[in-house]
Amino acid sequence: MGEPGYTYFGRLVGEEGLASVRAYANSIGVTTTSILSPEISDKVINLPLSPASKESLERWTPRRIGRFFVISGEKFRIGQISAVHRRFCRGCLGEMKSHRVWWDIVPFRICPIHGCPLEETFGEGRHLKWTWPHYGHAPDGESLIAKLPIVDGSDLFEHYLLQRLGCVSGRPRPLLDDIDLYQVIELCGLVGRFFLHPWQENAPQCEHPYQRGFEALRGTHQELVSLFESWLVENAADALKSGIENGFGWIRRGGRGVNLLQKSWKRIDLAQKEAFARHARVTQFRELRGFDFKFITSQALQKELRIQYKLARVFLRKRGLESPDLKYSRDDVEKIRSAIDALLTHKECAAVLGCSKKMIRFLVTSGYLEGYLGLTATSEFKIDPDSARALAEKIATLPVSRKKGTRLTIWNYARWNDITPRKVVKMVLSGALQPAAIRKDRIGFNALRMANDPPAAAVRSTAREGEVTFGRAKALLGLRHQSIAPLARAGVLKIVRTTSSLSFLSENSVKAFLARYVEASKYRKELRADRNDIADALAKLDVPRHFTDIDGMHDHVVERTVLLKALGIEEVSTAVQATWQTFSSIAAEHCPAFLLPAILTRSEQTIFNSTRVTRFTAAAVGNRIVIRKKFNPRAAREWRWFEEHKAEVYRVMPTFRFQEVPPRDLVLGACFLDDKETMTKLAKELGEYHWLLLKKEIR
DNA sequence: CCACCGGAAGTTGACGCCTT
DNA sequence: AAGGCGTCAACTTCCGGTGG
Repeated sequence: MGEPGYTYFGRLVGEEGLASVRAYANSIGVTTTSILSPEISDKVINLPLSPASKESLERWTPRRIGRFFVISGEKFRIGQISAVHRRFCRGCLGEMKSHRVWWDIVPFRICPIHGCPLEETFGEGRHLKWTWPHYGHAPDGESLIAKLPIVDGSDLFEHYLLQRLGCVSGRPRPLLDDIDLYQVIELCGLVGRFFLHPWQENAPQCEHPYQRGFEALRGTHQELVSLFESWLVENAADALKSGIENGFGWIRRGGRGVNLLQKSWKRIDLAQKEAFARHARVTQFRELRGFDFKFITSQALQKELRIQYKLARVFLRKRGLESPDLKYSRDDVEKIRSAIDALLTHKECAAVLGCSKKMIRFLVTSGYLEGYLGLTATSEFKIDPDSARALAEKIATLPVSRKKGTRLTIWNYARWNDITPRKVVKMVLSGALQPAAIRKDRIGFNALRMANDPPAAAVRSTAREGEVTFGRAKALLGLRHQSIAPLARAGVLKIVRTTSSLSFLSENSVKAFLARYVEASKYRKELRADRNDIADALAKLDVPRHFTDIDGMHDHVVERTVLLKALGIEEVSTAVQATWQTFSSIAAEHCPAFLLPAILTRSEQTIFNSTRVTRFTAAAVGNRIVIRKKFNPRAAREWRWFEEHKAEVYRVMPTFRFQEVPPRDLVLGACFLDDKETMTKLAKELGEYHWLLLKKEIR
């Protein structure tokens, strides 16, 4: 069994006592120099032989078909068959002195029947030429026959070859049985070479990898997967996460295996992918989607966490969460997710710091907060909560100046002083600006209270406590400005301090004057007198005018109670007066730029702001106090300005409920000071309006 | 038996295209 | 962008054939 035509031919030659097969072949017209030439085999098959012998020869003689040899129905590549040097197993020759064609299969190294390696030399390393016609002994007479025990070689690669050739029976090999034998040899060679070496980029050279390859491929698919898996763990830990091609090294380079081995490669391919998927992420295995990949790529991470990876790297790196090869395990993903979740959003951070959301971005970019981009779908920063807490703590423990004066939130402080909130924040945090106090019941920046000097542009006053300037006294008393100086000279109003250019009146003397006297033209309507008839009207009522003898005094100053009595006017009740006092103190905090009359009357009194651009009126109506505002085209300067900024005016003073009065071309608004809430609201609106005037540059 | 030749297979670096 | 896959080109290696 297994004897091919060419050696059968040789045997015949030998039996005839000739010494060279080639010489004999030449003598019968066969001129080949290659034993595998079909000429010899054809000659043999045409000999008169028994059908059984003929069948056997036909089966075991390699026949060239295209690029293959076919033996016993199995295909071999040309290079897989070589008969140049004759190889043999002494045990087999001992059983029958004939050649076995499988000894000519190049990777066939061990006789699976006797368990011994094939031999190819005799004497001192000489090769048996194919022309040597004898099989039992060598040309030097050495016997090539041995009595060897038969072993169980079913684990051998060679055994499987014999199994496929139909010589022996063996177990089914699910990964190999359905592919051509030449592919089995190639696969075993390739896979064997792979398993015999650690990770390598380039293909290693290897003597005889077939046995190892067969050991890998003789089992089931799952067994192969496990082999690949343990190989990966042992040899490719470093290369594991950067793609399957890199993970397995040379064997998958450039898709080579796929090209060279085509269909038979597919099973290796799948097993490798399955094994790889257990330890790494492979992006492209569409057909293997069911696998639970251990790692995902940065792009997949980006998608899953809805982040912008490129930007997010800063954060990941800082937290030591960035994988150097950009692959992330489930664990990594969850760690990153919780790290991101632990961060504050703009809104949350704004709540911690008591400021607007917009301010957060500024605080991050100027280094007061630790914030990161790319961790949200939008371009918002996410903020490290520790840094936010640290900043909140810093704000809460800022040194305070305890400075007296109006106290404003830093936001209002910024507005009053025409500074952007950011600048104020920066000044406060850098220590350039000290808050006057910090409220314990407020959070972050909202807790800061700044001492506010009245805006320089609005009120220029160098008056100290208890002092009143001439201008302020004039406004408070409702006198003409020419009258103040004479009254002061006469000692009615007391000068407490004099600088080179200014004199200051004592506040007490002004208040005392205010409490007792009033300028009579305020009651012009009640007196039914014209501007020039005030003195006559007073004389008729027998109301005495005071300070008439003071030179330069132009006002008609009378005692308030005397005048009101003479006119039959009810005094404003003390309750209303108290309400007015309440409003005055609220106004001093929220709209210090307005000078309010000290005593409320039933007739309208003007409330000017410090720049005297705008005026409101205040009056008692019954038990209520009403503040009115009139926009009048005849007050041309304010009217022009008002027309330009109508919308803003309406916006900052909603409480006045302004109404246009078309026939008179006026805009009127009014508000009753019924409760503290309204007072505060109104005072704030007055302040806003004053600010608006300054901001829009009307002075 | 040997030097040389040519074909086939095998290696390797490089590149491009495609999908996700 | 990362990764998978296919291809190219240049080169080496192996092997048998060829002619001397």
